[in-house]
Amino acid sequence: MPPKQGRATPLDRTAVLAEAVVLADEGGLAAISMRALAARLGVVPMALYKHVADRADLVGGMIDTVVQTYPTPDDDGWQARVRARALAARDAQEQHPWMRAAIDEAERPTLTTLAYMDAVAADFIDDGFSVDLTHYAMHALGHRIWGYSTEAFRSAPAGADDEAAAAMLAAQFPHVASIAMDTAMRNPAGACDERHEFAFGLDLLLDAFARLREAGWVSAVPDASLSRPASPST
Amino acid sequence: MPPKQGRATPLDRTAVLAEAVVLADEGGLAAISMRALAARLGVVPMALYKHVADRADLVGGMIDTVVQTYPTPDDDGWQARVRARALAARDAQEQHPWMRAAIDEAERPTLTTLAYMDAVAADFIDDGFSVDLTHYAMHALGHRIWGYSTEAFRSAPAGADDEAAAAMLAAQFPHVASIAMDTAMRNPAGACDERHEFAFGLDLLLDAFARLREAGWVSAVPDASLSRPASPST
DNA sequence: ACCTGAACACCGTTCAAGT
DNA sequence: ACCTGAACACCGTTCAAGT
Repeated sequence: MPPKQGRATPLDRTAVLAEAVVLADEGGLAAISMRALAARLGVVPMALYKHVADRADLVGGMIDTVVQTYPTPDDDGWQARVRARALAARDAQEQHPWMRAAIDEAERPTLTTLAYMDAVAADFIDDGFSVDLTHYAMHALGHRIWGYSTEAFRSAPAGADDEAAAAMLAAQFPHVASIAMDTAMRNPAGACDERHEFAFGLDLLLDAFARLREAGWVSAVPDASLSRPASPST
Repeated sequence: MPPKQGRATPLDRTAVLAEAVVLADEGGLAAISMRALAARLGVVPMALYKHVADRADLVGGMIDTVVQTYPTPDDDGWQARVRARALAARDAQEQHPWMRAAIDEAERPTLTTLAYMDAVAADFIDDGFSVDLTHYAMHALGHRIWGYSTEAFRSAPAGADDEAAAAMLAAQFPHVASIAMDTAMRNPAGACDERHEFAFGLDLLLDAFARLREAGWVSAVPDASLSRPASPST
């Protein structure tokens, strides 16, 4: 083992962030603590504060580290470009499942994430989309731009482990059960093809954007049917 | 002050969850700790463990408490019903902003959340949608079903506080800046109408689902252009 | 310039004990 | 049946000190 006098090579921000990404890949965002990360780096917890401002800065830097690897598409046309970006981001995110929670935890974009959003906006605008429609399209894309559409729950509920309990749940929630059965029938593995489903929703939105653009869509004042009721009850 | 002998009325699970919802409404999910919640209830932390199994069970119970208030739509037709559900959920969620993080933190659905998803699935299936298309439609709706579409960042980046810094950012990220300017021009308040944008994306998806249904859509094996490249590099 | 040590004010959760 | 007290193994972060 190396002598315990500090470290072989002095730390820098890049090394701290790289090790944090590895640690999160292994144990999720919950495994990221200043103390655990410091231990991995063979350093006392407070040494990290020379390289990151605090935990929020650490997590922001981890996001940046991954977003910087998102490739720039060489496709022509907004649709192919945005599609390639979202799918590439989704693939990168599959290797770093903590990204979803990290982006939710971060409250403000960094310069790196802003640059990424600017690049997505450029794909629309530089291809002739109005700024107005680009704005709305990006809102509609939501987290799909970052590579995922944040499904609410990925696994079965607790207590569906034995067959009897599963049958009771199926009787209680027949529509959900019929979806699960239909999926099992169509796919021998019995599982969703998440990538396919992701692309399905993505393409629906992209096709809709194309139609709106053709029709010269302009954002409108919300109509009355959309307004919140004046009083919550009655 | 009341005498400190336990409490005036004994705790039960409903009272614990109700106080937790109030505490989270005030301080966000970060304010929810067993110790802080116990203090609010005038009780020692460990007393809570008689009513909730652990912190995950507490957060799950909080989600259930809110989801139970989501109204059942009385509209006819799948589109009006799903639309009403998603918008009502969105309004409820505006009062409980911690719901987004809580649902992300929860890994498995509870019976209450399963029942809600079953009701959404029923809106499609009972109106003649195939189970297959219902499945894909619900994936495409993603978190919109829960009342929101999880925007990545809501606020400006750090360091955009003075005018000079803001101008520098605008020059650096011109497409994002043009969206912000366009919005400011169209809306005197300079802010997004989040509810309107939410409905925009929602309606795009709903209209697309209607068209697919009409066309007799059936899920297909992913085509080659969708497959992940065999090797990540080269 | 970079790292350390002690300290402060927090966490969730277990266990054995009280009433 | 419900609540308590002490304890254990953790957190992020500040401050003053070391090399």
